[in-house]
Amino acid sequence: MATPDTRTQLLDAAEHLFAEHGYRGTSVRAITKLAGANLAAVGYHFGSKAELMAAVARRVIEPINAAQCAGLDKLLARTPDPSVSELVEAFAGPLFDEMSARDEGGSRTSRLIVTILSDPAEEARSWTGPAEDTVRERYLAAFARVLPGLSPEELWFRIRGILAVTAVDRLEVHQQPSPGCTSPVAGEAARRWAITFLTAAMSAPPTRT
Amino acid sequence: MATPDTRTQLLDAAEHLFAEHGYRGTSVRAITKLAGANLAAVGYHFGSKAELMAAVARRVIEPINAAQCAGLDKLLARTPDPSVSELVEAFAGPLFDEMSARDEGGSRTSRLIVTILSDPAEEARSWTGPAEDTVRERYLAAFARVLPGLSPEELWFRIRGILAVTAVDRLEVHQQPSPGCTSPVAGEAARRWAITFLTAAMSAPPTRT
DNA sequence: GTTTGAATGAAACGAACGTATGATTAAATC
DNA sequence: GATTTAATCATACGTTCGTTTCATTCAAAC
Repeated sequence: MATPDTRTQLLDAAEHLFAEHGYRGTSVRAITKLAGANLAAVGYHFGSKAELMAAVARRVIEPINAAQCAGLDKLLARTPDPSVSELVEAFAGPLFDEMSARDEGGSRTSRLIVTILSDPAEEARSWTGPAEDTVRERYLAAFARVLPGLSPEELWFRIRGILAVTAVDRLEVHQQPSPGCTSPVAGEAARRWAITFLTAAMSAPPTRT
Repeated sequence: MATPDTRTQLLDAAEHLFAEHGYRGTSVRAITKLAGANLAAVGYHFGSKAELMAAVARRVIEPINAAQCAGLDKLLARTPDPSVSELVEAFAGPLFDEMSARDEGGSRTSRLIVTILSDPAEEARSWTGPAEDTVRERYLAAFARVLPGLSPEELWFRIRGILAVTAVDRLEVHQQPSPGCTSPVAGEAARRWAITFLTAAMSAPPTRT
């Protein structure tokens, strides 16, 4: 590769460190050191540490959102009434794909997403942007067609359940590292386990009120 | 109530602030101020900020573990072959109960648990203690009896799925606060939705290999 | 009344943090 | 070659952090 510009190296380093130590646990000095840049580079290229984090979050989340949207488009173009399994795969699949494509097995990106979702910092609210809400509303409508009788509230709950399972599942795997059997096989197995698990969960009859 | 001792007030204040702003986002000064104690009180009663966090985590998690264990005991005393739904409720129920009993609707404790589970701080690994692993191994064995044909790895995946759904579900609710409709009704609805969702998920047939 | 020991208080320590500043370099434009 | 502009550099500022120190309080034990 040609020498990447400082801006990209800062994004890479920040993505790495934010995922590993969280937003508050990562100093601007550690980022610039890992990126081989000067301390002031963050301020120059991004304005502040928070805006750098926002840029990192956008770079990670946007391709996932795009893939989720494209998957839904392709699915609905084929049939107006897809199966629950197909919808689950279209929604959860990109979370595995994009995560696994970036780093070794996706555990790092998984951590980053959980950091984005759960960081109590007040700035975190603006990291994701409104695109994610649009995607989820589209899937809400699609699931509502396939799963009639489910109240919108319970459907929201279930869609958030998909997100929870896909985002959290690799956390503890990474925390207590299993001996050698990481990434390729484990990642594919987890993906298929998740589809099975979530398809059955989404297909459950409505909760009696 | 009689004047509670400083140690307890420190635990209460720390639980509050750790849940709201995370471990690194909470300063010892903020804790002692909220507790009405001196800055040095944390060092005197707990030794360090990290040990205070460990004490907070123990106080929150231990009753949940105890309730999970007791629920499983009671269930297995009644019948050696309980239903999946009963097992799910015995496992996930205490997560809702203990959480809802503590604070308003349990969203604060839920945040705290996610903080404990997902905080990338290296000390976080020692916060939970080995009791939690014991509980999960007991439930693993119980689920394995009821769900034959499932590999231990896939079963572990599914049990972690239960944890993910119950822990994460209220995060975003708290982040974008709905108007007034919090705690009592929403908490009970979420609990029943989760049981439905997770029972169906656990009951799914094994993933084809 | 004196002593003892746990508990609290006021203050300071050194370190690490995010950010801002001004000089310096390097390439592009004229 | 002079000028301009983007980028990088070394450095410092002011703040906040967790922790430590030592003096003080106060109730119980002797």
